[in-house]
Amino acid sequence: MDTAATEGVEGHRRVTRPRADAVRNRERIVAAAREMFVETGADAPLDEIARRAGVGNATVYRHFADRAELVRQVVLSVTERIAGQAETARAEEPDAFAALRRFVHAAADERIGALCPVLSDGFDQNHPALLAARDRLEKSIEGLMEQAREEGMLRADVAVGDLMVALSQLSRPLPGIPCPDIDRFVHRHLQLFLDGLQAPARSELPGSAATFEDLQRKP
Amino acid sequence: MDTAATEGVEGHRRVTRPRADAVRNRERIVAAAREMFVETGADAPLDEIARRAGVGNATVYRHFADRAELVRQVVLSVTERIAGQAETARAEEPDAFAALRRFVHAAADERIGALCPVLSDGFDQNHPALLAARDRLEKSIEGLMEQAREEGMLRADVAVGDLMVALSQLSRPLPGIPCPDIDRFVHRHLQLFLDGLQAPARSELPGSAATFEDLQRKP
Amino acid sequence: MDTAATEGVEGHRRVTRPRADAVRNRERIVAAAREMFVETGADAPLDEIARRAGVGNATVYRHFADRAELVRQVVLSVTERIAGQAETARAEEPDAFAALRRFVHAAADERIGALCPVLSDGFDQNHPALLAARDRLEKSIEGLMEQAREEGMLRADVAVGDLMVALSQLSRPLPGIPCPDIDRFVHRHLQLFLDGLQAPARSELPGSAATFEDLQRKP
Amino acid sequence: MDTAATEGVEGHRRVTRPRADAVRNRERIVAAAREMFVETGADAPLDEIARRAGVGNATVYRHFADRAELVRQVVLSVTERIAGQAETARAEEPDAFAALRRFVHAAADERIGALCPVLSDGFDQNHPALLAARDRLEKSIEGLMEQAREEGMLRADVAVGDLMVALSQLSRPLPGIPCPDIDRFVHRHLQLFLDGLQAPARSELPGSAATFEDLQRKP
DNA sequence: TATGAATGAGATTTCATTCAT
DNA sequence: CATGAATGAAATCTCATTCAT
Repeated sequence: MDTAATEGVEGHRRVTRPRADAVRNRERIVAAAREMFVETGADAPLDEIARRAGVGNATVYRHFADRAELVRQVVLSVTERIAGQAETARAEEPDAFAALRRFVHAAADERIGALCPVLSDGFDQNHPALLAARDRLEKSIEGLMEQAREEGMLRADVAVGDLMVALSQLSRPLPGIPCPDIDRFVHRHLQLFLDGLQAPARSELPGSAATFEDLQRKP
Repeated sequence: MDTAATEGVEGHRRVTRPRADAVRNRERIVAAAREMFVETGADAPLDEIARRAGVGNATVYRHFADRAELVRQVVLSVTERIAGQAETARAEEPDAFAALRRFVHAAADERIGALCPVLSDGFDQNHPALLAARDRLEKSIEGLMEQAREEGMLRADVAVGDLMVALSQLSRPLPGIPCPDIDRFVHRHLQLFLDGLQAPARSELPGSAATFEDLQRKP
Repeated sequence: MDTAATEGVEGHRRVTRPRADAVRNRERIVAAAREMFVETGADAPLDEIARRAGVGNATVYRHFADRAELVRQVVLSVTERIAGQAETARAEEPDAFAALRRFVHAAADERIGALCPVLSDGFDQNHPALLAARDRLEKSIEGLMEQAREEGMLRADVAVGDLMVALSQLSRPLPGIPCPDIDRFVHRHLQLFLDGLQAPARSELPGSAATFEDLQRKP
Repeated sequence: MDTAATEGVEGHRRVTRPRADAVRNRERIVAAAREMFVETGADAPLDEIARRAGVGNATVYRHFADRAELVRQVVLSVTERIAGQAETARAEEPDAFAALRRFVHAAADERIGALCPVLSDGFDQNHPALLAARDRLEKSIEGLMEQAREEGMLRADVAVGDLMVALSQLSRPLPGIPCPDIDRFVHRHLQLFLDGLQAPARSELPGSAATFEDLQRKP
């Protein structure tokens, strides 16, 4: 009560300032979780995540109500970092397809593939914060693809969802195989896939172009 | 298999009954397991697999010593079916790249993607029966790729391991997303990837070409 | 499959005959749970219940999907036994109030008090099997009270819910106090309460008469 | 209390500040705990109690060494309030049985029933402060009962422990059922029970009369 | 032989209690 | 002194595997 009052004097901050060590712990937990998801898969034991983060297991539950919330934070965090990569690539690369190439490889390095296994079971794809981050990402990629098409560098029959799904799949960790090993291949295969995206089309694509909504829709 | 034959040799009891229902049970179990691995992932409960196969859980253990052995049989079964597809494609298609395209799509339909989650933990990639099946598959694909390269339809810097890894990744089920939904995309993305494999190369590939040995080697 | 066929020859029984030891285990678990609920309260650890029943903890979960279902079975079991007591009392006692007295004491001996802690949290009062058992019990008690009123032995302003709630409350275990100790008092207090039920009324009762529906209705 | 006084004697710092807010906090905590015990049961989470009291959880531990001490304070507080009710009733009511009736209903309103679930496990019934409060209460009730017996309004075979146990049991909250609902019945049943206490006895009571010592004795 | 039942080890989650700000 | 954060111990529940019919 006293401290809160003291705080209130200077603060527009919510109520009380979040403690420095608590913030650090929270970040460490998210980082450890992302690593574990990449290595072990989406069902990595929470106790192990806590151990890696250097905290007790209950501390994880102080920061995240349950496993689902931790997963959501990891997804959110990675999505935001990737959106940043997309924006940087767009700003710094000379042409749109070059920006797409750079984004794709950067997203792989950010472990976008780790998000896939994580989408299991009861994952709420429609959480507000997540939708916002996705929207931001979608806008960037869609802009890049539009421009690349105009520049004649991208075949007309692929959509943003096609790119995102393939990118995620190709950079997914192979469970039980350590990252350095799989990383040897990932960038090769992304490069091959990007080559396939360049016009002109060699073959007719089956199915319909995938959009971001397709990825969000749960059955 | 062995036991049934041996039994027939010496047995006066029940004479030459090859245990038709036991064989059928075994097949049903493998089929159910493959389905579950595709739908639910590699950690599908054995009890559920047994239920789907219409047998008691203990029956699974009569046929397969433990979970690892069941997984191995599924992998073996799928590998053999895929090898068959490769041989058929080679025999029936006019040119090698057309055969590769056909094989790739056929393998996706055979749920080659189900094999990936299966690589988890302590999976023994070097089991004799498995090595034989892989060898047979490798021979076919390698032959097809060699020929396609000679026909000027395949860029020179990709190896059999590149194709197999990318094929597996792109056709992996997205956990929590039902097969029909993901199937809508898989063939599109495989087609795009195949387009990227066709010469001439648009970009330089990073890393080194992947071989089958790369996939077998466990750390 | 074979055994099932063999079974089918003679059987109208459901599918397969429940194993003798499984039935015994199930009964032991319910009995142990009832004891524990009486002694420790409704949140008695399942592991402890399993230990008392002489089975592993997972066995409890084979018979009852979760804690709630076990609780429901205990409630059902006690309700049915008590309904039986009511019917016996009605048949064997000379007058209705004597039958009520006998029923009340018998219900206490059957640990009707154990049912109270059981009403906690998410207990589904409206489960079909439970409603049926309650209905049977209600019919008996209502009949007894009606008759007792006609015989001039029961004041007119009490209803079946009044009796059941008071009976349950007065025979509830005092947590932390062993049964033998509390049992010393229970029958005294029930007797006093029954004396209060006999006409003529000494005082006016506040509130409204409680019915069985009052007890079932959840907020 | 002690500390505040001592502080005032020697302290130049802050002079005679009796820590008004600390006292208020302590009272709020006890009140919140009593409410929670009534609503949720004896195992109400301390964090929730703290939240209701509008303090941090650690503040609870500043005032009460552990959960047992908080529980003891709640019991003590309720006991003292009830003792007060008994004395008031004795002073203001015309005859002893009327005073008993008034006391019983007042005690129910003071949530004497909340004390029962609280007696669980390792509750130390023999703590000095508690014994004193009980003694005070016992004296009052015993006096009332003695006098009522002399006035021919109370059957001879009931003792103070009988009344206290029955009163506590009948006013216990039914877990999972909100107070307003159960309160509808409590006063009815207390009234019925009191009617049963009035002479002449309709039936012979089993067991022996309960005294306060019976309630205190732990096994 | 095939089956339902049983089991212990492990995962998630909660909570009384201690620590650091 | 008061607080939010941290913690380990315990409770619920799941599942691969073994046992008994």
